[in-house]
Amino acid sequence: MASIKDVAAEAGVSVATVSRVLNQHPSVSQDARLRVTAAVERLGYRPNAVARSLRTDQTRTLGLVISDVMNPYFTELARSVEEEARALGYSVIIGNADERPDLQDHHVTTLLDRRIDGLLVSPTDGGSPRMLDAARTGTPMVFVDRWIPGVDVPVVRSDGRAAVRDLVAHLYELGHRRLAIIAGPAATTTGRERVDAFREALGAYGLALPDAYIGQGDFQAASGRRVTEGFLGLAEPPEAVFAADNLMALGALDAVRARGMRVPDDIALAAFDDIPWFVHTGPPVTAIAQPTRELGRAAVRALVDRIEGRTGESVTLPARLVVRRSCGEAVPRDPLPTPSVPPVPSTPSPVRRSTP
Amino acid sequence: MASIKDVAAEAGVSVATVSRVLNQHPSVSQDARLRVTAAVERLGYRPNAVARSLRTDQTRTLGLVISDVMNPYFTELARSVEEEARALGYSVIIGNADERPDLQDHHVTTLLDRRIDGLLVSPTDGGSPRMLDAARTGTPMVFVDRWIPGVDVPVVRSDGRAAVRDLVAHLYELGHRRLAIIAGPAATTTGRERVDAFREALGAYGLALPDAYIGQGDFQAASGRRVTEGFLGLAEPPEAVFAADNLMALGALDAVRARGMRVPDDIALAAFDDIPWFVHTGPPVTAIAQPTRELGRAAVRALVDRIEGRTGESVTLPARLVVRRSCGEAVPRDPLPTPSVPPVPSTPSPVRRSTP
DNA sequence: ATCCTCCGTGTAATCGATTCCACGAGGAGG
DNA sequence: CCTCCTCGTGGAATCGATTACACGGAGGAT
Repeated sequence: MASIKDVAAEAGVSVATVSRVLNQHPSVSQDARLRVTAAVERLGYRPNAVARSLRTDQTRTLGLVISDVMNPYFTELARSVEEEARALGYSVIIGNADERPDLQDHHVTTLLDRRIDGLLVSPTDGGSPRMLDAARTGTPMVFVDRWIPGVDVPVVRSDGRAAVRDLVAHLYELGHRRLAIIAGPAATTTGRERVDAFREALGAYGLALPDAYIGQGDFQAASGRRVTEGFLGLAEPPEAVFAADNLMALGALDAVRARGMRVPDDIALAAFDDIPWFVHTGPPVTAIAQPTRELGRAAVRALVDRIEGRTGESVTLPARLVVRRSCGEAVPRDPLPTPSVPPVPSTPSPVRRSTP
Repeated sequence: MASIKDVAAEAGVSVATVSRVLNQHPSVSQDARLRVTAAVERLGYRPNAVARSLRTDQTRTLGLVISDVMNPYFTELARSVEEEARALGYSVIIGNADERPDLQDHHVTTLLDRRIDGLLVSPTDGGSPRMLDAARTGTPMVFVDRWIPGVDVPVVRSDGRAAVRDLVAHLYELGHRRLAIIAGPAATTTGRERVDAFREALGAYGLALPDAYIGQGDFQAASGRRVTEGFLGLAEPPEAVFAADNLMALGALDAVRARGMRVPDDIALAAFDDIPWFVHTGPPVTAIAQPTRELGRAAVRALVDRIEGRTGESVTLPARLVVRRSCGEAVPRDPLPTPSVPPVPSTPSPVRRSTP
């Protein structure tokens, strides 16, 4: 592969001049510029990003460590991150932790070894020493979706509290009183928060959340199935189940079906994280939608701000309830209208379409 | 961040010795080795992968350019590619082309600029000059899923011909005679092949595939919807629709629902590419399942073989039909039973479960 | 005519590793 | 006791870029 030396020889100039042309440095004569670009063209030369990075100490690359690629929520997040990063002139390297702390650590380590300019993480646990260390020693970093309390890193996430309240109101309205939740891992902030928000919302209706109605899941489908089977086996099973993510809702659907029961006739189901497929499940699933694309964009912007010496603040965007049919048929047509869509802010709207 | 020089100083040896310890070179005294590892520990030193790559001319990184991350089929493929690569000591950088040739070219270019050791591509089109050039000049490369005819690069893919025959037999059995297809882009091999296989299978039953029953899609949901609306508007609409990928099937489901019709009562639906969600759609969708994980593994192995100087051959794996309910109820219970779920095998098996 | 700028260019140092080569010490063999 | 290996080690070149610095020539001011 041709190097800058070959180009210099071909153009009859020094490597310094070639470099200057490549980096649009002003003090290069028109003549030299032309000769160099011609030589570049002729040789099909492309600068070696590795060498450039070594010298400039920047890779123009962002690392993104997500909890689970197979989860459509994270897939969409990854996509919007890459999009925004590309727009700002950065590449993204994705690491999939698969909800495993050891894998998360592996990816953080390799990304750091490659000297990425900044790191976007949705932590699976409390954080490995390596990651905490990187955060402390000043590697530009931003948490997205989940975060680690006590670590001084901006967080870009969405707040589901209001949406969870709307959901509980919706369930109450439909006559459900025994409400259960399939929780995410307690090691994650989202795992804990969603349970808290749910309990709080129940409290507002004078409803309790007994321990038997809190099933411990791990954000993966299999756990949703297992927990739901447990609920269904109870002497007094819940009338409605709220899954803390979409994959566990899928597992719940499985469990209900396996038992020959039906949603919502026999049991109601709702999920955190809305995804296109929920429109087409039998029945369509009521879910809490996060402004995923906006989260991705905001996270990248905050990270790039940090990298380039600007401030880079935390951002919290509201989630919203999308009512479908999995909690029971909406009585006639009025009683509890779908909460109105929040006002559209400045640029790209956080509103998510509920149909693909 | 500490460099090899700092470690050398700390350990009281030369950088050469440190490097030798790091690379487990045999001729280092026990004493020096201990001192170096201690220094590494104390400083929290990690070798700079950028510098190492520059010197050794290898990055131990694979590039993967896929057509669309939001398509669960490709997500799963990406996941298995990363898994196998990691097992072999390589990292993976994913580029999402979003079915856009310009984006594909962008990613191929950046990956090449980063001097990845090898490239895995599922081409969106006939290939940009840059990609063709890389293939010709010896960059290790392997096509996965889709390929470009006439380019001398191994191909890892699955053959759906037999499964498509099984599908047509299934549809015929259920009494459907007017069969239509939502095709993928003609620029892709899979786009063309699936139509050909379908037509051929129809021929075996004395059925024709009129032009009106071939809808041109682009592997994205919106096109599936558009094409299906067209079919439904025909004076004599088809009795069954075969979508050439899962996203277009989703669009088809949309279109049918929007028209107030039902699957399979009013129209039958089947898809290429099976995904976990198809179990939970209303109704569950009959699909052709590719051995996705195996494809990813095989592709990585072939590519790494090439990189490390071994041969690295093409691989073709069979796809298989998974019957569910979207083409009509399997008559009573015997004639053509749903293929039983295969027993869960030990570890990697080419068999794909039809339920998550 | 002389001096000072400014502009375009080249030389060489540098980034952080790997690795070839040379060198000194110590042991074995004659 | 001398020679020859072997082994452990360090010096220095190298990978492909960027960039500080020096330098020569052209042009303007005096």
